Amino acid sequence: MMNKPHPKKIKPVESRDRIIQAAVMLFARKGFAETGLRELAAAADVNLAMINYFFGSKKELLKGILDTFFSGYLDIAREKLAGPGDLQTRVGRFIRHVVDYFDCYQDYLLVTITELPHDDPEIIAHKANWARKMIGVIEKEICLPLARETGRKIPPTCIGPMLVSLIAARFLFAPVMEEVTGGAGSLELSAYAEMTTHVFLQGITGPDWKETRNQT
Amino acid sequence: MMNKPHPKKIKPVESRDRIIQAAVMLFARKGFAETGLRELAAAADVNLAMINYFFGSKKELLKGILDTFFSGYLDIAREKLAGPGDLQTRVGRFIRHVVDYFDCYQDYLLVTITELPHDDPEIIAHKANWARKMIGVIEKEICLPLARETGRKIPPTCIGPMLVSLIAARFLFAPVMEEVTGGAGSLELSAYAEMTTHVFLQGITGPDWKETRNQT
DNA sequence: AGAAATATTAAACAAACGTTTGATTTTGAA
DNA sequence: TTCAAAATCAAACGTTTGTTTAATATTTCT
Repeated sequence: MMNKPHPKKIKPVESRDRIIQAAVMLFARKGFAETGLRELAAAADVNLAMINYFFGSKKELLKGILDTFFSGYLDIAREKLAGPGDLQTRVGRFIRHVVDYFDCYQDYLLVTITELPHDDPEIIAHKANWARKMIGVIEKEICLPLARETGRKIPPTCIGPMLVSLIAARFLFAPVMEEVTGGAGSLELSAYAEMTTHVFLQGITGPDWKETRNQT
Repeated sequence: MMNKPHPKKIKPVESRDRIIQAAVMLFARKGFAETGLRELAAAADVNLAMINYFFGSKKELLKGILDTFFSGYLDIAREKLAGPGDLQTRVGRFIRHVVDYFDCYQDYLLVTITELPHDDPEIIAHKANWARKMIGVIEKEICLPLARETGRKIPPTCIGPMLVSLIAARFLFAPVMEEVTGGAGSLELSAYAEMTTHVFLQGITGPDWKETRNQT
């Protein structure tokens, strides 16, 4: 008698994954609170009760989605920001990979960003935990080298948000910009990565500040 | 008999404004959909029915808030981006004023950004209308001069989101970063405006691109 | 003062919410 | 085949949702 090709739990994955897939899509387009569990169950083609069966609650489902996105983002940071090369090289390859990552996980990104400022005490701890780790990497791999080379001290709590916002801008505004332009007119992805890298690097490593200042 | 100092409708303003005030605060902290009208009425210290009496519906209330924020932002753009001075001067004073504006209307900003990607058909038209006007100003005052001076053609649908995201980063991430650092460690407001201006200007007008590129 | 317009109120509406329950079906190994 | 665990299901749980209604209070103007 031949043994099964899949010895252990591969079945539940189907429904579970369909739920996550549908949830990310709906949360990104309609928002977390606007999306009802019945609507989600219908989109995932599962019974309503399956959501609480697999995830316990709606909030746990959201936390799972946030964790997936944050952990991928943090992995890229640890892998690409560290490693060989000078500041420019490392930041350059980091941004290039993050742009691809954001493009690929666009809905995850939208869910994460739109839920960012909301201060549900059950959610905010999760976000802060991930942010803390990310800030640590940025401090070590960007802020310290930058201070060593140029003497400029910019706190990582400033660099971190700036960097991610800069990269995410394209995707965050995509729905609105599509409505504005009718779909056309956006930069190609690689060109966008290139431009973002240039803006950020020139911005933090370029010639001295202060000479750009003028009156009101 | 002396005539009234305020001949027309100044009374309803009290309740109406308290509702808007409470709504902006709650929408920013809890999100639009998470905020119930009864909770909002309690926070504004008005009767539940007053909200629909003044605004017609919850969505109309949100639209009003978005309109207030967008129109203020567009006013600054028209006033500061146009006017005298070269590109650097104009962008510099624009960013300085926008940073103050975002700081002053922080809750309006959070509401606007977190509701940005959600594609409620009743809301998206409003956002696109404002975005269209803003894109027009940026095209005329930034993209065209930039192309004339440096030959670089960056679409306004790319510059616009990038610029606002860069400036808004500090405020969008503020709730999370406070939890991370415990409140301390953020740049002063004027220093933040200065740095943002430098990053953006160096980024789009600085030395040639392409030399920052390296391998994976 | 009286009439008209505007504000405010308590109460109720149907609909939708997230969650739970208990029974039934499907599954994987003994 | 048998048995226990996992998955699926329909139905109902009690709240809460946004909105409406109709009556009352207040203001405004003639």
